[in-house]
Amino acid sequence: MPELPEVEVVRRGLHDHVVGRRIATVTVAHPRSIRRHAAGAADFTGRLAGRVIGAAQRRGKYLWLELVDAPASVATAGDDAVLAHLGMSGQMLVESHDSPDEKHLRVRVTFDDDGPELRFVDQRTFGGLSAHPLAPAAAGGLLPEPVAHIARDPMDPEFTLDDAVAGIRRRRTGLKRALLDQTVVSGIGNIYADEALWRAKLHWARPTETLTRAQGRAVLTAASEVMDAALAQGGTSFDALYVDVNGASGYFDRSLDAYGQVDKPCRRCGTPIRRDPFMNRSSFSCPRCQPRPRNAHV
DNA sequence: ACTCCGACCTGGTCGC
DNA sequence: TGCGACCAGGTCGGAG
Repeated sequence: MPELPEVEVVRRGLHDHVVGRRIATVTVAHPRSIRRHAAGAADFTGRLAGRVIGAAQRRGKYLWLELVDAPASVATAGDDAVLAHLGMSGQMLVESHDSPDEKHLRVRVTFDDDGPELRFVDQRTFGGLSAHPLAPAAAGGLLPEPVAHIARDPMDPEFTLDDAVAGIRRRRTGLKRALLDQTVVSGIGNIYADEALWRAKLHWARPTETLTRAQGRAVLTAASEVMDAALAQGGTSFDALYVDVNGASGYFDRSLDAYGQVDKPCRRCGTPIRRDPFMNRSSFSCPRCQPRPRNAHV
């Protein structure tokens, strides 16, 4: 499942393979994949055709391609961008036009240089593409409108740990809920939340109102470190023409300490990792290293 | 204003 | 064997 490191791998692939190229045609094979483009498929394809991809940007799990008039032009306020969210199963593939269509091909973008095309493939259609004008954000930067409410992520050079800790401690909920709230800190999903909590020895239901500043720093630092490690591994397994979120999947087999490790011994203390139901999903934790607080939330 | 929860979606797996 | 239940989970909109 793509979280921040996987999306960054995709962003880098797009930077390498589509930035600077002029779009020729766009084909929407499944309308659900552009459902967030309110003006519909014809408007979406019309906004892209003929434009040049200026830069590949990312905030948290959202990524977008700026559209400009000519190669090497810099996008300014009012220029459109193609916004993408990979959802659960979205992939961006850069492939030769004669390679067979994927079963779940949703959107195809061709270029006027006859080079490889860009395909958005998404089995479960939780993800999608849309086009929006770029607008200056209050805190700086040029963002597509739907990204305006998303907080900076830990890989952002302007991310500040203490502000993020204050944001978490301001919430009145369980710690993991706060970590998953993309308006407080972005980029963290179920996998890296569980890994960060395990590293910081904190329980997922810990009430944020009793979290100390030091504990807040510890869990966010852990999240940042585990995502850095995943990116370092995910960025290596990638051939020239294939931009694929699955490139990062090898990380999960070797390096996860908590997520998905139910009944396996904790690598610190040997106690079997437990799985708890959490928000219609799962939380994995070590019952000894991460004891449930008496005043657990939810 | 803040918090919570259901719906969305498909393919693989498991139990009867 | 067949079939239904369940699981994976990020985001949004509406309810409280």
